[in-house]
Amino acid sequence: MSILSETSSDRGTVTQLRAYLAQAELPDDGRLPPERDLSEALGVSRTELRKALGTLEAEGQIWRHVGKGTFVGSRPIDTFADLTALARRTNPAEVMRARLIMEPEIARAAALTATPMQIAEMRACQARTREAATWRQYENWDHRLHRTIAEAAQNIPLLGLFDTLNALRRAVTWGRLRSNPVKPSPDHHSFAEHQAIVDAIENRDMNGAAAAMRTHLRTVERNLLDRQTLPGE
Amino acid sequence: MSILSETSSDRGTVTQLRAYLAQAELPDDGRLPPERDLSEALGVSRTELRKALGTLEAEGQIWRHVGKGTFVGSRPIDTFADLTALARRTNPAEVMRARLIMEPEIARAAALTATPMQIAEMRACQARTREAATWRQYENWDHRLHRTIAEAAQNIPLLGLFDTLNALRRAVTWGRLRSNPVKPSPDHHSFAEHQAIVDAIENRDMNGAAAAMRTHLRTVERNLLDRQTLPGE
DNA sequence: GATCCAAACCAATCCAATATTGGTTGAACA
DNA sequence: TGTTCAACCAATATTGGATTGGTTTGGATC
Repeated sequence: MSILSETSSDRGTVTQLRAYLAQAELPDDGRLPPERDLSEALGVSRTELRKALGTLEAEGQIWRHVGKGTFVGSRPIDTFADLTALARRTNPAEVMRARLIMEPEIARAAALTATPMQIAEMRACQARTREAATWRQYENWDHRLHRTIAEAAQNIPLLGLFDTLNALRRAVTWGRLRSNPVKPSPDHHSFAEHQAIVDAIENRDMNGAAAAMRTHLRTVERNLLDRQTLPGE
Repeated sequence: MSILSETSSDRGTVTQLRAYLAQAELPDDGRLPPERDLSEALGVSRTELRKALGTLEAEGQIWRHVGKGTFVGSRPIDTFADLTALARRTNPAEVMRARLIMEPEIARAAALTATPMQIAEMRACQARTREAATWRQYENWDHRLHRTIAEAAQNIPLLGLFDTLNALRRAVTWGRLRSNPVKPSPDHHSFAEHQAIVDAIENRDMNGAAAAMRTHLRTVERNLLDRQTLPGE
């Protein structure tokens, strides 16, 4: 017998199941009873019921998921709607790569559209990172700098994506221990790199801004991978 | 006394609190001890501590949330929750610009990492768009093509951002009616443009892929702005 | 009488333990 | 063989209790 064909009893269970679906009163979300209950209700073994459910799922009539249950209709599209779900499937290195792809282009756009006020704010953030007394403060201002650049791109959707990526970064990095010196050293690589980025933006040098941001993030990436104990930027 | 002014003891507590923040070792997430503990540690009443915390929160130094706790820094923004809020503040042109910034870079990355299977799927999608009998079908396969390219970049966070942007696109375009001819004309601009993108990816031509994607999206953008009644791609 | 404080209460949130649920395996059995 | 049943597994849901910022209250203090 071919793998695809069904035994006569299977066919019987499938039709029985179809009848049940047509008649049964299902809750709002279209969920049907757990297999254990349903098999008893229909008077068939769970094994047999599962085979029948399998055919119906192959037909697209129902969909199932462990821990959730079995539902009529088609499986909702998996559009990473959930941040935590996303965070579980990725890692810091991947997030870093994503930043490396996105942020240079954001910086490029910012070079075109940044307002004087925004540039001034970037300078301010830059100064604050230098004065930071702790890594925490440093990171706050560093993040604020990067976000100001994203704001300067004058594009709401893009800013939304930036925020999303950052939320993801926090979710993924979470639990990472910070061994650490007390504060960033005065010759920390980021200072000069930040400077280069903001300079390029101020000069309306789009390619320069993108390149500077890329350089910066590459350094951050290297630090992240080499000595994971240190915050990267 | 004005509502805004502080008593002398309040001022004292605020400075005491500032000192504490500067000196204290905070956990990774910047959370500070619960009010009940902190008030005892600082030797002030909870009422007074709360007033001081209120001042600091007004200054933007900290943020608080019931059940969560009190944290230093600025309140995080959760983008996923309010996609609709995001959609309300933007418009199709801005979303298009965001795509124009993101997708070429995604295509560039895809040129480097796409698997033969993924390239085959791109070809399949491409063929399906040509055979589409309705605009709806066309759009389905077009979207699938673009998403396959995003998948080919082999980067979960990036794919998440792509999905987010697409969800946003749907939310913004929503309600826009599609007048339109019954189906895409056989010489629709996208066919050749899609071809160029997939070709470049197959040839591992990163710059070519990015350029082809940019060209494609520019055409889409032009169509979107000119005759908004037609679906762009 | 006006403040201030401690305690109690409230609702949102977190957290850990427990229960469900689809998926899988293996032994018993026909 | 092929079926059934029970046990187990991992993902998810659910539940109850503990935390935590926010609010109210009654009494103490000056």
